[in-house]
Amino acid sequence: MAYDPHAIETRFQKHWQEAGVARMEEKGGGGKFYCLEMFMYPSGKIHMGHVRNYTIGDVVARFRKMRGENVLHPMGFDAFGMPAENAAIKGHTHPKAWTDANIATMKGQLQRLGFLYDWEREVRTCEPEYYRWNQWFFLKMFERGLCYKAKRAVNWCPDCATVLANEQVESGACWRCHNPVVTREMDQWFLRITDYAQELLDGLDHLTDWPPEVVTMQRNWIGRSEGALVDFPVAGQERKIRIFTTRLDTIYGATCLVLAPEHPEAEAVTTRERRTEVEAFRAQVRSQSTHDRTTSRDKVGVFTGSYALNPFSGEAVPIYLANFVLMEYGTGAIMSVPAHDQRDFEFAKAYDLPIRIVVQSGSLKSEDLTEAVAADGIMENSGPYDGMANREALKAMAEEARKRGMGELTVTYRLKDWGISRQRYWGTPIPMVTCDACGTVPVPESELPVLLPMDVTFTGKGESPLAGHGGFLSAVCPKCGGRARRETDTMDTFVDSSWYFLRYCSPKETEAPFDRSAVRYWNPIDFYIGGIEHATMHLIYCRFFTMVLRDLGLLDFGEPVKRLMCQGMVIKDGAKMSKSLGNLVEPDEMIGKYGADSVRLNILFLSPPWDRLDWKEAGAEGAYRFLNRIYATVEELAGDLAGPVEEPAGPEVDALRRKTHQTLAKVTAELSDRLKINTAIASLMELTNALQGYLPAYRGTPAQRFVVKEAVESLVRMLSPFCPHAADALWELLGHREFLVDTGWPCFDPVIAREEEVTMAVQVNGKVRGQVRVPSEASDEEVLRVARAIEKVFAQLEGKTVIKELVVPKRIVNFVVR
RNA sequence: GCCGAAGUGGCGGAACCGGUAGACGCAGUGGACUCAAAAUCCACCGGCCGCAAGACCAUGGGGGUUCGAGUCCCCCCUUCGGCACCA
Repeated sequence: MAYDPHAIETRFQKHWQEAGVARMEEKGGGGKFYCLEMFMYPSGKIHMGHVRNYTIGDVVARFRKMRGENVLHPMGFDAFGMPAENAAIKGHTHPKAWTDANIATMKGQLQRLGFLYDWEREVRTCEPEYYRWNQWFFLKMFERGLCYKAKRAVNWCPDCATVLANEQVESGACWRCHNPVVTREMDQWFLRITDYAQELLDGLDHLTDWPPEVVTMQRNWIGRSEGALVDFPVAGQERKIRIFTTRLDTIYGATCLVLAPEHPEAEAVTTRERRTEVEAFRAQVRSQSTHDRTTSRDKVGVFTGSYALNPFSGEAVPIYLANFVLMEYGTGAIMSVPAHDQRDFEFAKAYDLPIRIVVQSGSLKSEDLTEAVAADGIMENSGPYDGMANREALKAMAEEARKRGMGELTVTYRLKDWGISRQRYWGTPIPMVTCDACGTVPVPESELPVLLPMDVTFTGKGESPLAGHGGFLSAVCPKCGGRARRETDTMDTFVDSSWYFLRYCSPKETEAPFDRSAVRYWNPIDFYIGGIEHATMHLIYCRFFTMVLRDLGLLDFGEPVKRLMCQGMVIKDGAKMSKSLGNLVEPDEMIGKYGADSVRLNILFLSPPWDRLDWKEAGAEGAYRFLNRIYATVEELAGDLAGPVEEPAGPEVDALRRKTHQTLAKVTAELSDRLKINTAIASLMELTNALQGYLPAYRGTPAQRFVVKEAVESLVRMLSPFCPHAADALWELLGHREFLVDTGWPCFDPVIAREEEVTMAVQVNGKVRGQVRVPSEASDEEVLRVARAIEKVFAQLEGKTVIKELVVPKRIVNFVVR
């Protein structure tokens, strides 16, 4: 009978399910292994990117389980989020119905691929049993002051009168009505992630099993920067403007002070004569779409009419507002030093402000500059600091500022507090009410969850559907018992994904977000796989949550992930596979053609897990061919190999036997550590080739039976993590009854794997002139003697002086001649 | 602009510590089987010169270190990814 993947796959998927092979419990003693893939957004159908991500995880989970480790390998759904709501707006389907249908489809697709998930632990973030704990965490953070309300700019579509998420803004226009988007300040809830900025940064040093590029991205994202805060008094007023600078040493070169257009003091420093112009400028910036504002590099500003006094030199410099100064960073105000900062230089050129060199790094003249000079140098034009090295001057100036109470050294971060408010329906309601008498009041814990109502209508216009839902809106103030209005914003879905890995440990827990002992047993995650697109957001938020939960006394660890792998993108015809590009490849058709095992094998074999992968269907056929070959070989041999065999005595090691043990060594090493899965598969193919090459001489002698049986059984067992259905079917053909995932991983004998003879290249002046076959323990002298005897080598050496002879054991001989 | 990763046959890739470049697979070519085809099996498969033995050139380009460089160092080019007025 030929290899029939469909019959095999449906049969074994049923067997596995009946036997509950994926079920996992905490067991005392022995090693645990938490193998996790980023859970899935239920967008509709799975594509090759999912297949790749989850197949890698499945290989590792199955391998670990075969090795006897207690493996937790769950899957769930990141089920809240905007696409469900967009679908509702467009298509008259409820987000819940849309989500449930997609989950059903995608779960079926995952099951067809044979992934070893413990589905009893499945988590869906849109269920109240889950999201109530988002609310609970929110309240806990609120109690601790880690959660606050503030105004922040959002994308606003005036035409639809609604807030837009960044991804709903398409080159500055609304995704629905294509009218320009503006920014608007709205009250929002924030989590104080900046309190953890330093710990998040310091922790990166210990994440040695994370891809270094992810660590770098996080480091840049957090963006620690050491500088100084300096107060500039406003001439003729009592007020001071506080600026942030990393180049305090250049302060004598400041020829202007620049505030962000939204700076709270902007109005106060605007003189009556300048009011009209300043207001026009601010209005213009305000009306600018987020897109335009971030794309334009032109430096535009306006003079406020006021002057600030340089606290070091006493010099009066004009105060401007300008578009290139950001309110979100530092203090929203800078001192402008055109000679030493490129942006300031451009601004000075545009507004004809003086340019004054204060750090001399050569023989530069202020009037000759064509760009700013950031280099170190010797101070000039800087009063008492002239002649000092600029770095020394910076320290001395900081000291002076501190003494005179006009500034201090400080650290700022690019990382901002995490705004979690979303003016959306399909998310976790924020458990807060507003009471006219008491203000903003948290919903008591006992009243959780604040349920998301199901009976809502979607228009895509105006406020979130929650704001129009009377039943949801009206609440009783927990403080005074009076009438109150419920918060209608919902939470960012990154909140959901910040702790789902903890929920998997005890998914049915009703009294707490998780069972502490179960969480302690399984965590931290030993191996986490997902796309690099989550390098900053999700992977910073979940680290932050873990730290907060630790500080709340709920966890006893602060870093959630031990080893991280980011699988490479799946590319099709040179472009990223994505829904928007319409080049998605779904696995179903290919599973139909070749079976899930071939699809799995193909996607693993095509390139190393972390490299980009160019999807080519032809490879699936190659994988299918390979499985067919193994199947035919095993079928042919099964009868003859049935029954016991005896290990041959004597020192002679058969070549096939050596190959078997070498392959075992290679595959074991790859799967337990390096995870270059593509080469592990290549070595399985080599073993298959060796086995087939051996068969013509196979006569069924006891020694041969042993060697062949060992090779065949090792091959089948090693195949199991990659192609679990086919491997189990083959194992059955070989007369075994158990599932391979429940059997042990085969051991190898390094003595048998060792080569007794090696081929060494013989070089003359670095060029290969021949080869020698010598015992692997041969001495250098012996190797040289044999090497010299090669005719071609001899010819190259003749008449020349050998000045050096190098022997690299088992690899190379090199004669250096003159 | 800044930061990071990568560039190897027709293609995907291999070469883990600097040691025979091209494992394994795909595609292709020739052959066997077949009435024929598919499937399968066998052989070949970087370029160039040569009847051959053999020589030479080849890991994006250019320099360097080394007995020896795909691998290390410097400069440049290209592609991809991240950040993007961060003061």
